[in-house]
Amino acid sequence: MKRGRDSLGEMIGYRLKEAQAVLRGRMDAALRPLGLTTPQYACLELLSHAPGASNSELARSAFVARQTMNTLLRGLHDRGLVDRAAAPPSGRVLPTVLTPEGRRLLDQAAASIGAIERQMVSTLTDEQRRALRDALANCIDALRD
Amino acid sequence: MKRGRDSLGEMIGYRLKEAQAVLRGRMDAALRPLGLTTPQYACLELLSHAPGASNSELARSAFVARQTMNTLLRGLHDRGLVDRAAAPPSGRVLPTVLTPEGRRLLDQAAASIGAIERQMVSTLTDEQRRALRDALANCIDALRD
DNA sequence: CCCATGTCAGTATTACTGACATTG
DNA sequence: CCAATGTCAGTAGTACTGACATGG
Repeated sequence: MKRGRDSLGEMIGYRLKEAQAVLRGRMDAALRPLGLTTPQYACLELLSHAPGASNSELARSAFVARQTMNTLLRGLHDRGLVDRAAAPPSGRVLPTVLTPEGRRLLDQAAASIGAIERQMVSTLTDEQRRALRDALANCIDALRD
Repeated sequence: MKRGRDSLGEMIGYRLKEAQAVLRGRMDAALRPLGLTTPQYACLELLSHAPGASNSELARSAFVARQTMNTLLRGLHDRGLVDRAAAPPSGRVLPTVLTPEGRRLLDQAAASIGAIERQMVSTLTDEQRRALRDALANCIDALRD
């Protein structure tokens, strides 16, 4: 009995993994000179879009457990890239923000990463880019039931 | 000065990461009852498509260093899921194949994973699936220069 | 000589689960 | 009581770099 190998769905799963792996490799290489890893960069980027986010919020946005994000955040804090409120303004939530230094480093990193992302989609038309973005969003939604 | 945040390229990079993360989460959950991790499953799947592949070949296909694949392979070997030649037939290459047990476990795993992959693309038309696959392939090519 | 391979060694980061106190 | 949060602790699996021997 055939298992349906070589189906489109399977091919897409593999391509997804491949694309992510290649992109991640390029990002790692670009970030290394700055002393950042890809997860750390992602965290800084999230914080720039959502200043004052809590640890748990960041974890959900980055698709990791809150304990994992806590570790990441502590590393960034020790390096003076982020600042966490000393006392919770409400509940147990400790809002986190970028420090000026963190903002500077993020700006540097974002320039390199942006170039890589532009290169990634450089052979696609605007229409194809929209279709790709939407198709990925549909796949994500379909996997969350 | 604007950094070009919220551009299509950046959105696609994030969606790519998100899709991969959600897919990986679903795969991890489906494989856990079988005692397999996603990288281990990927390795078995590669071996079923390329019986007798060498460690370095598998590493390239899985986008990891050959040392990493070596670790994975040893774990699978210790569990009797793969079989490696005792002596190199030529050069230093040690061909690896699935054992009957490895094949059985892979068959079980592939059924679960296949269902997840089908679910992932369930809302896309055939045309959209082809476009997605091709767009991803283009992105991958564009990142390798 | 050069290159790819397999492998040993060491290390780091990420990421998980379990557990607990605290706050609303 | 319950849900969410932050955090401590422990662990696992992945992944890397460096180094070295070997075979073609």
